[in-house]
Amino acid sequence: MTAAPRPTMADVAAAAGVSRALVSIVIRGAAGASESTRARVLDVARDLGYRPDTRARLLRSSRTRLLGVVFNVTEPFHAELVELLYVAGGARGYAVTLSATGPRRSEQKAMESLLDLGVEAAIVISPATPAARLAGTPVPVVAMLDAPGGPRAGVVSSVHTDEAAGIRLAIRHLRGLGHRHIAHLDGGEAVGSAARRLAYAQAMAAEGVPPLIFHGGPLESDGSRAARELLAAMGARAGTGHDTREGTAKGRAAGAPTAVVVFNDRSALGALDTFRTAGLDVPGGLSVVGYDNSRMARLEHINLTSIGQDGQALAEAAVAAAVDRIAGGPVREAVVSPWLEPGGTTAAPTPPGS
Amino acid sequence: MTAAPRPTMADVAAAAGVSRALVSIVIRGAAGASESTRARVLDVARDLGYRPDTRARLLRSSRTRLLGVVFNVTEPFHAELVELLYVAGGARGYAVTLSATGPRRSEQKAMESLLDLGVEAAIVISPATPAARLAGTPVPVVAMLDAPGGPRAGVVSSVHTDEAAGIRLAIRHLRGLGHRHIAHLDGGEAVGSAARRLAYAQAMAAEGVPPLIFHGGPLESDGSRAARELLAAMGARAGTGHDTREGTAKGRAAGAPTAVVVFNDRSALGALDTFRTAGLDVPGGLSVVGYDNSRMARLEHINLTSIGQDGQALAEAAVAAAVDRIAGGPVREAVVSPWLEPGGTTAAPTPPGS
DNA sequence: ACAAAAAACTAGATCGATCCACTAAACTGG
DNA sequence: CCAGTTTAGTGGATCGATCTAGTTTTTTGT
Repeated sequence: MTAAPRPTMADVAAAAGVSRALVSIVIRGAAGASESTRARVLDVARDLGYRPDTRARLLRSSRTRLLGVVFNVTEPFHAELVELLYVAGGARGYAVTLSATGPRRSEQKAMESLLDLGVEAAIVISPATPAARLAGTPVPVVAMLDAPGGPRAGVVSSVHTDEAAGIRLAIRHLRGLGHRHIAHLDGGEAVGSAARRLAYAQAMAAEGVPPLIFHGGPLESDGSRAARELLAAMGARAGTGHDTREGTAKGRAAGAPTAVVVFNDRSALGALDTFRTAGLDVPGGLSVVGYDNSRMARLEHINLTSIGQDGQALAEAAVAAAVDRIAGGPVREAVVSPWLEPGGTTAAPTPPGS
Repeated sequence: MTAAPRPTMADVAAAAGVSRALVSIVIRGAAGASESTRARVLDVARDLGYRPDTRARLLRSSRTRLLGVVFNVTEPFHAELVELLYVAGGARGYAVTLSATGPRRSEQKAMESLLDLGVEAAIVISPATPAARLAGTPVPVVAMLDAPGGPRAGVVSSVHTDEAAGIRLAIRHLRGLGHRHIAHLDGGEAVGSAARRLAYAQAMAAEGVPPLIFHGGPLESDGSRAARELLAAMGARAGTGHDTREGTAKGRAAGAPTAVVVFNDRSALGALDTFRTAGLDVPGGLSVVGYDNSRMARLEHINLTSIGQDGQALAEAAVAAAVDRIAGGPVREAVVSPWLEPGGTTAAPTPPGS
C-alpha cells in the first residue's frame, strides 16, 4: 500500500473549483475572498487533510513569519524561555524555530542554520558572540539575558532583567531583616556578573556600608570556593581584628557579614554546602540569597531565597522587540523587573554574643 | 545602505562561467564535475560568500537530509540528548531540526511542524502519543526513551536503555553493600515506570525477598509524597507511630527496608529531602539510589548514587535507526546498557539496634 | 440606469534550489 | 581511426507555495 502523497494547494483548488491563488488567500487569511467561498475552501481543505508546506511558503514569501531562537540546551532557564517564546511568537503570528548551541555546536553555526532557513529575526539567549558580529547579521537580532547597558546596547536590541533592581531587592530584603554587613560572592567573568557586582557596590554605598566582594563564578564549585574565602576572611576578622573581645565564643567581629548575596543559584548552592559543612548555620549564622529562582532553588529541602526572573515578560518583550525591528523599528532595550522569592535561607541576624 | 541580497547559485554560476546545474552538483558533492572545475566553483562560491538556501533545497529535493527531533524542553536529559543528536546526525550527513513540547505545546503540534518542514524521519524523545498514531505518521518515527518491549515495539523503531538491567544494577549494588530489604518508589503513570517497577519486582523475586512498592511519580513532589508513605509504613512496622524527630536506625523492625530504589533522580531528590527532614540519615539510616545520573545528581553536595544512561550510544542508535528506516530498512529496537554511578547516598546498612 | 469604485477571483511569473534528459567532449579498445 | 562507452556539462521542468497584474463581477453613488 502506497502512502497517499500529501495534498497541495492545487488539489484543494481543484476540489473546491477555484484557483490556486484564491486558496492561498484563504489559507493565509488574507483579504480578497468572500465569506462564503472562504468557508467552502476551508471545508474542502479540512476534508482533504490539507496542510500548507512550510518549505514552499518559506521559499516564496518575503514574510516568512519565522523567528529563530538560539539557545543553550544545557541551561534550564533557557529551556523555560524557549517554551515561552513559542507561545509569545504564536500570539503574534510567528512560528518559532530552534537552534541549539552546546559544547560541540557553536553560536555561529546555530545562527547560520537559522539564516539558511529564512528567519525574519533571530533571538539569541545569553549571546557569547561579540556585538559587532551580531550586528553584521543580515536579519535583526535580539539579545536576551545579556548584560544590561553592555556593549550591545544601541547595536542590537536587548531584553533582560533589571539586574540592579534584583540585587537591590535582595539587599533591601536583608536590610529589612536587620542585616547591615552584607557580602557578595560574584560571578567572575560570567555574563551579567559585572552588572550585579556594580549594583551591589552601589546599593551598599547608598547604605553607607563598605562592600565586601569575593570572586566567584557561575557554577557550584565557584560558589564553594568563594564561600571558603569568605569563611577564611571572617575567621581572620574574628581572630585578629583590633577590637576583638577576648573569648570570642560565637566570635563574630563587628564588620563581619551576617548575610551574603550570591551571583546565581547554582553558585549559591555550592556556597550553602560549604557554609553548612563548615558548621555555620544558615540562616541562623548567615543568611544567603541566590539569583534565578531556578527549579533547584525551589526544591523543598533547599528552599533558597532567590531573585526570580519573569520568563513570560522576557519572552514577550523579546518577541515584541524582534517584530518591531522587522517592521523597521529602532534598536531598543527592554528591561523586565525581577522579584524576590522568599525562602528558608534568610532570617534576622542573631545578635553577636547571643 | 541597502543590505546586499544573499547570492544564489545563479550568481555563483555566472561568476564561474558555468551552468546553475553544475554549481548544484559541486555544492552537493555529487558526481559529474571534474576536479578542476569543482575547485574553481568552490573558490568562487567562497569568494561570493555563497551559502545554499535551505528552504529551496528542502522544497525541491526528495532527500532533504533532515531529521526532526521532538523533545520536552523542560527535561534535562532530553536536552543532553538533543545536543548529541546534532552530532550523531551530522556524522551521517543529516541536519537536525528541533521541535519542543511543553505544557503549552503538544507532541502532535510539534510533530506537525516537523512534517511541514519536510523531515525525512522523526525522533520522538519519551513519546506520549499512542503507538497507533505514531505509526500513522507519513515518515518513519523512532521512539527514544520509551518503555522497552511496550506497545510500540514492532510498529515504530525504538531506542532505549535496558531498564531492567538498570534496576538490576541498583539492586545488585545494594545487595553487595549488605542490604536485603529494598523498597521501590515508582514513577506512577510516567513513561518507563511500569518497566522499572516490573524489573524491580523480578529482581526481588529472584532474591527471594518480598517487594515493597510505593506509588510515586516523575517529579520531586511525587518522590516526596511517596517517601512520606514509606516513612509511615516504616513507623507502622516499627510500631512506634509517627515520631519522626528522632528517627534513624533506632526503631527499625525486621523486614523494614534499609534501602530504596527511586524511579528517577528528580523524584529521588524529593525523597531525599523528605527523609532528611524527618531526621532519617542518608545513607546511614537508609540508602537511596536514583535513576538518570542527571547533572543535578552529580552536584557535589547531592552526590546521588544513580543509574546512568549512555546518551551518546542512545543518540547514535536513534540516528542509525532513523537512517535505516529511511533507506527502507525494518522497524527495529535498540537497547543500550546503563551503568551505576556510585555516589554518597548508598552505604552498608547499620545493623538494627546499633 | 449607468459610470465609477470596490470586491472577488484568476493566470502566470517567481522564489532558489534539484533532477532529468540530453549534448559535447574525452577516453577506450580492437 | 572510428564505433562505443564514460565523463563533463547544460537547458529546462519542477517542487508548492506567494505575489503581481490583471479580469470579471458586484456594489455604490447620483
